[in-house]
Amino acid sequence: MDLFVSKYINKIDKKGRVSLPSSFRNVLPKANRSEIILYKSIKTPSIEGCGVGRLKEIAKRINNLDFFSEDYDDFSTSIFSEIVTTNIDKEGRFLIPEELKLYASIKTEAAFFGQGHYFQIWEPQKGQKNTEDSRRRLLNEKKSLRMMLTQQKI
Amino acid sequence: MDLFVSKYINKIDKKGRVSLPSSFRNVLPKANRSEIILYKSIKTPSIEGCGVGRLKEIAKRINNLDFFSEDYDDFSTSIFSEIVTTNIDKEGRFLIPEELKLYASIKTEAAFFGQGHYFQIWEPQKGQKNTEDSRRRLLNEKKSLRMMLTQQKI
DNA sequence: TATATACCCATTGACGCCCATATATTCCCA
DNA sequence: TGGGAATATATGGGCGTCAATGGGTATATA
Repeated sequence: MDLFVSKYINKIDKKGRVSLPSSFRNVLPKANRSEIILYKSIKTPSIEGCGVGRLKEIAKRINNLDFFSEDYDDFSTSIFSEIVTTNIDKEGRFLIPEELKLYASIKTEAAFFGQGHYFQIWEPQKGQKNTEDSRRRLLNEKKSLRMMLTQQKI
Repeated sequence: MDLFVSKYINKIDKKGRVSLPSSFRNVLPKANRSEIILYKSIKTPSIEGCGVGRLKEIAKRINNLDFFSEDYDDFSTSIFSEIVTTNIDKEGRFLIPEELKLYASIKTEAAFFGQGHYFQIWEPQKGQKNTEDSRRRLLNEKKSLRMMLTQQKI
């Protein structure tokens, strides 16, 4: 499986370390399994993460923008300076930077939610509530969209 | 990681030395880790920096501008003639020239912002504000552009 | 000689690496 | 197919190394 799926809740130890779920580690390319990138989710109080390959792809695209435009600066500032890389130790653990923990209200436990090509890290309670809210919105408000997804052969 | 990523705030000591963040040093090619180039950012009151190798890329970008335009002269003058090289000592520290510190209002602390293939050095407060402004512009005004970067599978 | 810069050494705290353990999962074989 | 062994995962902790920082001294350059 090369997608981040399912949900896991892991503990943060005294040193601030937390295990990246094993199934998530296996999604990372064997070459780059010792590093991931983390950044603040734009829409929710959570942290998003993925392998470094995704970042390199974004870098390539930004590099194609007009070098002297304001857009170029806005993107590179918002993306590169807000992203942090963090190393994964031999046991599969990593450190969540303090600023990101604050942003997501994470203290002693971290809830990992697979999101396909990336994953989210939530304070467990908030993550649970977000899941319920998402599902409710999907059921109540997006029938047409849902049909589009389910009526076709996929 | 071969990109300048994330943000760091380091102190400037009595002698004017400041540590280039370790992760930035590692972006520089092993051959040329004892020298970087610095120049005034054209669009913001900040200093931009990168490895010496990046000079060729900058030259190429400028060369792609209309040769007979005023911009061409302006850019090549503003950038090339203002570039300074500075040495990195064995502890990974370097000196920011006085003129550049003035330009960026930097006094006792320097905020390093990763920008992919280069980095910026800001007075911490101003850098923080710039980040917020960039993000706001990106969220409010550039939806289509943003989608180009983020909506596709990468 | 005066000022600036490079080199060397020291300190502190953070982080990476190693080892250990408990629980869970998989595997193997009778 | 059941049970026990081997393996993997999540977690805890010791300790060495490195990064950031401070300061003394040598060297250089004018």
